[in-house]
Amino acid sequence: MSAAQKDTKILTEKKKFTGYLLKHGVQMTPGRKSVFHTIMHAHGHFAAEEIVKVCKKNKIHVSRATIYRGLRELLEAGVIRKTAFGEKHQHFEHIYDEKPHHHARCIRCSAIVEFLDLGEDKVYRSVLKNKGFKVLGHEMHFYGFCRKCQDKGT
Amino acid sequence: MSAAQKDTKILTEKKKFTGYLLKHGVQMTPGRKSVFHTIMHAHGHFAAEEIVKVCKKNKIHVSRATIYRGLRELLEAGVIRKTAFGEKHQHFEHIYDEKPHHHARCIRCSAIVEFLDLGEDKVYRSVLKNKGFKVLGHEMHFYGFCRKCQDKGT
DNA sequence: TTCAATTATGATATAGTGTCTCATTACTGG
DNA sequence: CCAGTAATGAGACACTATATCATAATTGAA
Repeated sequence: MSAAQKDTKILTEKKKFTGYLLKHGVQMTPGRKSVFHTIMHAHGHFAAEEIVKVCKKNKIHVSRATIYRGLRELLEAGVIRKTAFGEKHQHFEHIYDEKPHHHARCIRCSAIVEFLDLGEDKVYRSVLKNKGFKVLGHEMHFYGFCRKCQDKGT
Repeated sequence: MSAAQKDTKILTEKKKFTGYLLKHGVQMTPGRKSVFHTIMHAHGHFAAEEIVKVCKKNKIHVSRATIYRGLRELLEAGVIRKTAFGEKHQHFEHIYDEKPHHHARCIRCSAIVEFLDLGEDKVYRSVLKNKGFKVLGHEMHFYGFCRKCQDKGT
């Protein structure tokens, strides 16, 4: 994705966010704006505490509470989503740069092997549509033993 | 699954566990045995703290540390696995009663919609096999908005 | 503009989960 | 029985996330 494309995407997400804020009768304040931009420029999967660190590093003076509040708002607005690989803490991911991909996780060492989506999800999307669920995206999680842990013996 | 079938399954898992312990030069001690049985008789998805509570309730006197250690050992032995729906804490699940099923999670209210596996994973299994990953099971996670949250408006 | 009401924020306390440490206990083989 | 090793329990600790509450900023009305 080019920088210009990314900016366009971010603008779209910002509209989604301000729309959400409007609907809930709250403002796009400087604090929220800082958090929003920091998050939108984070890469790949990120943890809440990473955003805290980035803000500190970039001298963006917002408190932990504001960051966690912002994350929750962005989550509810449908701008970011939680990803979950069985770690101790939550990870987030932008929805805008979702390239369907999946993960296999080693149940011993937690190593993650990624692989591309092959579009096998269509059947499920229609099943979910019938259940009234609006799908934004999906991930497949396989679990088992990675090569290294197999070599070490189960 | 009948009670007899369950006992058989548990016996198999116990062999797997003792095999693992043997390989690592440790014993099937009373503490480990208590934790093992409590976990094997837990239902569905369970959290570590739930096991702590069950032990307390059933007057099984093992410390928190022993339970957490047991969970890690069972995880490494391949008897249980972590499941992850984006919650704050980890959940576990027996591997022995894996009936492939999937989850759709509402990114606003975290409601979980379950639906049955349709066997769409075969392609991925062969992809992972080529990558040297030994698959024990899989789950598909869809995310989006549940009916209720759609009705409330995005 | 000024004031009151509302909202946003930061600092800090708090809760909860999971890990680590270390002293004590139990077990093992000789 | 004894020395060495492993297992355990109790509690300290680290970390994440939430809640509280006083203060600051903003808004709208007069």
